[in-house]
Amino acid sequence: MTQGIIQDKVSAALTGALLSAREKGLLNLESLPPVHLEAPKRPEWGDVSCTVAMSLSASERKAPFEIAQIILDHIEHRDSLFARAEIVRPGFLNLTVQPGLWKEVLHQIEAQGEQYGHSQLGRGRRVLVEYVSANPTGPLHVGHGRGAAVGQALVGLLRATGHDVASEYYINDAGRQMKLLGASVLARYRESCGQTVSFPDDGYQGEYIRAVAERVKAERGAALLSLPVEDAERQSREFAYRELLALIRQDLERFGISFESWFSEASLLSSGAVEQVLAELKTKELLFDQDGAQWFRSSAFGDEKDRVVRKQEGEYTYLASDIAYHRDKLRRGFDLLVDVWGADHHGYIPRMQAVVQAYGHPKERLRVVLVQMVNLLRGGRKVEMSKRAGEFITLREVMDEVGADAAKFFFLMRDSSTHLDFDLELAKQQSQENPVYYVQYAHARIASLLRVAASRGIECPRPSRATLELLEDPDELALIRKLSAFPVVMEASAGELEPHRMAYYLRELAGMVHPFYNKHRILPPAPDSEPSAAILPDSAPTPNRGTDTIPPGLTGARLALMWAVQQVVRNGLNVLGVSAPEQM
RNA sequence: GCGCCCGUAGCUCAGUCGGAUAGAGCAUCAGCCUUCUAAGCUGAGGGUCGCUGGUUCGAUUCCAGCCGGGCGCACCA
Repeated sequence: MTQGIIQDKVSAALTGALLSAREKGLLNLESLPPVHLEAPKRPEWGDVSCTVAMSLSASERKAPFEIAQIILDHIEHRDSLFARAEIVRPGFLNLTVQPGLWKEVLHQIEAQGEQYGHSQLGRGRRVLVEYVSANPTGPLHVGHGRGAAVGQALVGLLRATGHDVASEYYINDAGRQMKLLGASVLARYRESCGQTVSFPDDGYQGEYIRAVAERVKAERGAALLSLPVEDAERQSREFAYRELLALIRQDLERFGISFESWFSEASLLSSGAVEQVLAELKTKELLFDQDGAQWFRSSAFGDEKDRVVRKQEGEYTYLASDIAYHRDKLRRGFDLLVDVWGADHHGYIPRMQAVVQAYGHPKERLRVVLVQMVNLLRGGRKVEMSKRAGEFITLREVMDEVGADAAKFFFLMRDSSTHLDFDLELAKQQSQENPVYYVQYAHARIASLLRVAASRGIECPRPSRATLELLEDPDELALIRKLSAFPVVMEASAGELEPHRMAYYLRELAGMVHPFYNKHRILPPAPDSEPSAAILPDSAPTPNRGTDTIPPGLTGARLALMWAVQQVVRNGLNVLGVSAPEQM
């Protein structure tokens, strides 16, 4: 784990100080505490602060202030590392790093480029991220969109932190829902052929079902009418399944999402995998018969009760194939399974973790990321949706209206486990109210800056070629400090499986870029826009940012800084699956 | 009734090893474009961090109990 390249140095120096104080017998330190640094809220508290002295106070039986003083006294090369080091009130150690050291951050960004922020934290651990997995019974809706955005971001984050990641879509192409789909399409088909039929009770009501039925008719004419009902229903089902799955694939592709693999539930049943897995559980004595049904003893692993895997009528439940599915995932050798589910499935977690444990793995091997509902708004007013009545806003409609990037970023802005208000009007607005454009604009703006510089023949040096010592303004140093936090955010965001942290970071970074751009001149004024000094009266007001002159060295240093900022914004948007435009 | 999630500014939300005077965006109000992209910037107001106890040097953060909201508690998926 890194705390940032400079913070790591500081942390090491403080640890070193603790060790040498222990050698001298000034501190006991039975175990060496981790030296955790934090970014102070107020500038006068320095660049980094450390609370280790306070947390040691109890075990060392010394006043925090005294411990802090001991640490301070034992830092090697203190003056070359810190411009200021002071102890505040209870025992805060407030440190200001020598300004020159921060330039290492820019060198690191230059050296690592697209890899900046990436790490080997995952040590090649194999992870399978399963997401979307919507039933192929209709088009994807906004909720699926959020799951898709979250899943894709998780894949990106885990890859960036050194995991060996695969992504998969589980197709629920078996069972009751599929049967209903077939029956629904067949009913519409018959209607279309002029028959009066009663529509299945829980059938799929959406308009798209009629559309599928129309295509069946276009392809097969009235042929299905003369078939036995089961055959007609099966053919309708298979037809609809193909059509709807293709639709889902198209929508995902348009959303910029692809999967390494698509896993069919039906294949688990036809291959005998489900039977096999139940037989395995039987030998483990985790399966038993009761009331004519077959049960999985999930309560043995902390689930609140046992669960039926085969109904009285002999049919398998959804859980049965899900056990087989997760058994299959484990058998494929993944070290970690990440499932992205709708939050309404949260009650399902204990039983799936029971499955994992039944196969001898710690339950942590399965981590479930819950994605809460999306409230769709339009201009602040709720858009009513009813899946039952088949009325819902599809992901496609949202993409048509606001674009894939905006939709994704909105989905990722908040903790996935909380309800999300998604205002279509807001997401569509290309204005300051829209966080997507705010971040993308930071990237595009720098791109523009670099373009203008190039067109004027101004050199845009990389950090290694720039005079970075000239970057000493607090705003410049603050920006660099923010850049140094990027790898930390990446690791935390990936480790907690919380993409919104990265989205927030990018919002914050952009929130520093725009003010900086406005406040500080980077390029010299354009030759043709420079007002002639001769015609300005002596009483002319102080030149504003536009006409300020700037030393060539500082232009170079600031361009190098901006280049690094742009790299970080791009890397961040990249892991989230959002584009980083060169111009807007 | 039991379980999980959530209660932080008018609104939507950040804040995970417990730290200093609790943050951001939007909305509101007042300003900034002959200039490197105004899809931007500057400033102002706005809070009993649901409530009550506990743990301790210190709690929005951890624990317990309440109150309020969401979801789940199927031989549906």
